[in-house]
Amino acid sequence: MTEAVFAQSRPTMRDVAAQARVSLKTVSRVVNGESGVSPRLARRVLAACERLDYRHNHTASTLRRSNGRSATIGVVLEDVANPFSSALHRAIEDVAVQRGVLVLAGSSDEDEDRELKLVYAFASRRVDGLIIQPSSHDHRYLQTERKAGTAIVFVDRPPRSLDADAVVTDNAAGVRRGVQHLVAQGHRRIAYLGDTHTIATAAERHQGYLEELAHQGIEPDTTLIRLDLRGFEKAEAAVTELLNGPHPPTALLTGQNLITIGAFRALRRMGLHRRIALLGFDDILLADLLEPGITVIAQDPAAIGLMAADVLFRRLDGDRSPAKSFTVPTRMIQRGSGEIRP
Amino acid sequence: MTEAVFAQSRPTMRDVAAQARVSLKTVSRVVNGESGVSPRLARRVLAACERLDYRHNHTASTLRRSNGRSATIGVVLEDVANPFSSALHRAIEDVAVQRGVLVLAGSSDEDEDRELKLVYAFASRRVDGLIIQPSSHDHRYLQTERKAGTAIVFVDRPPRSLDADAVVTDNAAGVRRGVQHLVAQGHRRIAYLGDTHTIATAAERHQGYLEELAHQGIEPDTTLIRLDLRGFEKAEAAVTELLNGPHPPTALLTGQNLITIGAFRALRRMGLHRRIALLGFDDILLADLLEPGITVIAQDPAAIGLMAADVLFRRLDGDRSPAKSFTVPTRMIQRGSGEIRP
DNA sequence: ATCGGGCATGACAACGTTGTCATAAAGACA
DNA sequence: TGTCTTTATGACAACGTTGTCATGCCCGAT
Repeated sequence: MTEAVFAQSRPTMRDVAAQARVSLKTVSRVVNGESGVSPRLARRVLAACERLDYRHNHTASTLRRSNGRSATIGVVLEDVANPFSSALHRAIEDVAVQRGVLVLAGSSDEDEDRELKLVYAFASRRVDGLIIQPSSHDHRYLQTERKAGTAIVFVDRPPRSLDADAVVTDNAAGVRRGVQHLVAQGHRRIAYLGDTHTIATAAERHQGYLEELAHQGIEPDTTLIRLDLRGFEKAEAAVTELLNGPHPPTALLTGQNLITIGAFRALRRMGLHRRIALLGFDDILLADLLEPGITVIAQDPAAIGLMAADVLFRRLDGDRSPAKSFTVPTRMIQRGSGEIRP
Repeated sequence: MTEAVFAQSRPTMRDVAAQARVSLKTVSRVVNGESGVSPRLARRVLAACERLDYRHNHTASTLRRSNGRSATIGVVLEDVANPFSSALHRAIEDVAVQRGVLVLAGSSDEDEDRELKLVYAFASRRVDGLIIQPSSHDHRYLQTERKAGTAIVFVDRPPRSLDADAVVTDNAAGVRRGVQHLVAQGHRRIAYLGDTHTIATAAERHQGYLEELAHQGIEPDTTLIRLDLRGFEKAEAAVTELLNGPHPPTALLTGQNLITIGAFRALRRMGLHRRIALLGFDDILLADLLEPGITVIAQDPAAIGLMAADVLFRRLDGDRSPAKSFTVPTRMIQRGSGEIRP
């Protein structure tokens, strides 16, 4: 009956046991819904829990239990606030809640070191699994966690030097589909604007562009290729430069969200948004309300997240089959900008 | 030297101690960076940690330590994937990482029951603090957690029936500023389209609209007020109906993101987007690329999140001053749609 | 009356860590 | 040289929980 003013410490099972005049173990049994407790005692225990506002201590329970599962997973995203990453996050959460599993989330900001620190912080909380949208280029540092039984699934980008499951977009195929579409509209001078080439997805997209050009029998013009564009300002500048050049393209294929926005800005500023075709990789919110609407090769982050979480929990359920890479297809959404003819 | 194929259990401090031929306690001291360990033993311990890939078990540590802090906080958002919520999330994370604190995040989907379940799940993991964007209307259920020493801060919406800190947008002032702006352009027939009236922020915005009309000496026309519009389809329909009515408005003030988008869609479809003024509450990604650009009263989720996290950690640092409510101002961003004259 | 089996309950140890205290060794001082 | 202080190290208990095992009871079969 002590009544501290602040930071009254939480009641434990021992307190509940005393209140209900039963043993500690009986409280444990009731709280965990185990069978073999007489209804009379069970009622007493539940009443005591109620009266004391008992909250089960899941961390202490994890420590003692034989399987040692924390019912928590860690998710490392590029940035929890970026639309692609947060859609992944939400899909993962949706699968996790169904199993009563909580999600620790963190942003790596495309920085290897932050990724590492997050993973170690998660590991020291003994998460059951990790879903990682990787920024780093060598994932051997995860071997220790894997050996300890932590399930690991990569999303958006494949693992390197580590044998683990992955769920990724079919980047090359998506871009090839985009190039096909532009060629079908009559374009031959198709510029490619890409993200930092060390990012695996960016490299695949660039590769897809080159492959499809070759497949269509179009000689690639290196003056039409601009890589390593970080942020929309760089993209805007690059597009401006391209279009002011001696042999401007008739269509632009942009390899990432912000690059698409930068390109659109440049086109608008130069009054060319109805003359030059624009096809972006990755969908953009409200792209349908722009004039013209922006045609995109859309990824499906929700599907990726869902599948990644599924794979993760299958592993936690004991699936020991060899690591596998799953590919999620893209979808072209025609809105006008990609249907402009030269 | 045992070499299990799967789920080798993690080495403990005991294993490290054996490997380094020191006591458990000495390992603990080294791992926690305590002073009073000779360099010779410290080296041996660190070498053993390295060799065994020892990972500190933060949960066991929390259980034993006197302060009992888990270095984890829980964040309940409306939806981790919605831009406003995820911006909050990111700002909170940025403050948390600086203190080595991890963030558990979950989505309530505007559902009281999900909010409750999340809070209980967080509490059973013994989070040090909670940041809640509330969906529920009665927060007395949190009293137990507060008494147990869990710091609680509300964001975006104030607490009800609970004495706790809050960081909210100045909704009424923002909307009043918007009405002023429209009146200054010569509008008198200003429609208001609002979200579910039971949401605290929606009610405040509606209130601000009525107050400023009164202040401007404009008799409110109830046919121009539409509330409880969930999702952009409903907003689009409502706007269409309003503009086809006998006495259409000359300006629209929309009380939420999706409503603004729905209104813009309707205006575009009717070809009225250059004739009817539109002013939205809450900023929209890419609103500046639309034609016309959409004028908005922008909230500042990053500032709200930052402040909320600051307040939370101040409480965890021992601040026992009375609970306080902080108000974050809005900012009007003129982009064209709000500057259309009647 | 005795025994065996099933069931409800509890005593106790243990999970991996840190707080408390004891002890041994080394140095300081008269 | 003996005593006192300081410093490094370790033994042990405890955090809140669950796994293991023992105990005591009741009931039906011998």
